[in-house]
Amino acid sequence: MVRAARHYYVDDMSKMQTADALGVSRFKVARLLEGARELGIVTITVDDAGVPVPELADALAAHLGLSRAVVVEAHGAQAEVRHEVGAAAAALLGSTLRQGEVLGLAWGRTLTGMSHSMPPLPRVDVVQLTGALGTDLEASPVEVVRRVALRSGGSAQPIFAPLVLDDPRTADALRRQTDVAGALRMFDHLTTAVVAVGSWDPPNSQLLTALSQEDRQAMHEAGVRAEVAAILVSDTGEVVSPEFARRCISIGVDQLRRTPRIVAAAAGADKARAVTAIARAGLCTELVTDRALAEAVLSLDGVDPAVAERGTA
Amino acid sequence: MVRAARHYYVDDMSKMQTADALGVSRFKVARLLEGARELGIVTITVDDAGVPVPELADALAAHLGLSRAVVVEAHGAQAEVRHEVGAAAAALLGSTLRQGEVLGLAWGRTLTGMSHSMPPLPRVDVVQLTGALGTDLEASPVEVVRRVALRSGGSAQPIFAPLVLDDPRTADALRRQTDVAGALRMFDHLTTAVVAVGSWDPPNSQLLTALSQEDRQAMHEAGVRAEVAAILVSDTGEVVSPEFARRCISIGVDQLRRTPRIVAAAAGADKARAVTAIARAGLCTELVTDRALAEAVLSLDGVDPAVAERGTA
DNA sequence: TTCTGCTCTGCTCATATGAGCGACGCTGCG
DNA sequence: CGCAGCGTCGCTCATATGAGCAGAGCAGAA
Repeated sequence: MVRAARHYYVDDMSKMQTADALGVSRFKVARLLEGARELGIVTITVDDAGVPVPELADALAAHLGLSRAVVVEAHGAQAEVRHEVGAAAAALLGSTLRQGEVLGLAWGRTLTGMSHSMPPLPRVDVVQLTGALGTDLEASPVEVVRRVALRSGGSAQPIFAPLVLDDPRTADALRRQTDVAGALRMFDHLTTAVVAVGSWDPPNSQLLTALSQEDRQAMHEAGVRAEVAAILVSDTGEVVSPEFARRCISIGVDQLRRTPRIVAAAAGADKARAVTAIARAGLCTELVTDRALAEAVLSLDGVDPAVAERGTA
Repeated sequence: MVRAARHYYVDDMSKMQTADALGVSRFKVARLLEGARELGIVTITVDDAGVPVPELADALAAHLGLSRAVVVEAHGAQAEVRHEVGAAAAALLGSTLRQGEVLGLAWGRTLTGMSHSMPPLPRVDVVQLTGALGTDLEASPVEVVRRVALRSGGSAQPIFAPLVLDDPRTADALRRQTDVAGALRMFDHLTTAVVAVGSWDPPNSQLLTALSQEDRQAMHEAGVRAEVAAILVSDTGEVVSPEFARRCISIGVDQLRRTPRIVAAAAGADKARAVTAIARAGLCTELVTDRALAEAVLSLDGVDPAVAERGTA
């Protein structure tokens, strides 16, 4: 049975060839294969994770006024969804980045996933857009930059500094450090930026873990709904809490807005409002998401996602 | 593509039916399915783990003088091999146990695996053959007994006592405890016992972790090669170190030998000599193993396993 | 515009495949 | 010993399938 299954399914032989190879009748081969499937020796799985859904993507791009959107199928735990979205973002960069670009990378679990799935890239300069948060080396923005630069062969410009400081004074001092300043200067020359979308309401952002209870309370009252690269945005797309930005080592709103191409990656339906807010704020030109999030965004304002999608291949 | 793959592979429709269902030509269906396989949407795996190898089993039974042997394919890490062997032992019990039997269970990682794969059983009384070792509740003999009894609906006779004590006196005292004594009395009425084989040279037995350095040294010098239910056996099949048995809460050699049916489960080629020793000692009548161990046992004394096996289905 | 190359589609025809059937061999029973 | 019951095997024939081909649509170049 196992040998028959190997021949037929792995080596793609016909049942007649398999029969000849094993010295049995083709009928017996058919019965062996049938048995092998029943016994679980042969398992056939149809897994659409990572498959793009162009219809939803087009509808999403139109809805949010983006130049492009990528929507992929993803199921299972949040971590798996992030992994698929990250892989899709990696593939998008791989097929669109051109040699000589200056690529800015923010940070988040989705972008960590992206860095793990990154295909070989043309030679680009990679710049870290934000300081670090937390102590997990594997998930740090420095590591994301390192991995992506490794795939490209271009220069890497990391920022060895915390993302959030206790007061603006310390942040200013850090910004004047030679290495940090060098990275910040490159923010004006970015051709492509990649950011992760964090949601503040419902709360789903790693930035939240770094804030004091008072900070959170104040921001909540200020109407913060979403976050990219530590830039806080309200439901209407306005940037709030600029005094918070002064405490952050991160790209500024204006610098990010001036970047010609901003790819936002977001995973999970609970980020629907956050994604909408970011798009309204003009803080992304392209979006990579999973199906559930895309559908949630489209249905937020009464757009029926079923209309957008027809005849998934 | 995904829908075509679902229809064809999951629902077992023909390509023509699939074509009709999707409203496309059968040729397009063929091309979609081809693409789906190339893109990894459809994965076909041939996994022979757990498939029995009757030729080897017969050779092994003849070689060791057993009434029956079961040999299954198993690959990968030790834990996976143990899991497959455990599942095979569970299936064997499921198809051979009769109502009213008294089933004794020893303990080990393979038997823990067995207890997780146990099919529904006829009503039997389950008795724990040894005390407990270590503190992992999930892997304790009590848990094995509990799980198996649950599948059978019969009574469970656990032993809440350590397997190894520091001195014979304490062990004797424990054996006089009402609950313990009740279990020990049932050892004389066992109809089937299931034991795991531990190897002492090379060292691969959980019992080893419970012994002092002096104990090990003494036993090594006494020529201990194998162990079942804390019974220590030399290469020639003789039981050694009976004074150790006095410190153990466990079934005795004579009681075990009198049991009509003793199923031994063993996983991993490094237990070849141990298995041979146990069989020589008359401490098993049936054996459940993986292919690698079976081949190792057969080739120990120059028997070529390739001769035994011919034409695996 | 027209041409050219490219991809995608569905066709024909030879071949592979599955459903259903009768023959064979094995096992247990009278 | 003969026979019924059961499972397995390979056959026939209708049908499904794949290889290769030709036409349609489409994008880019002249």
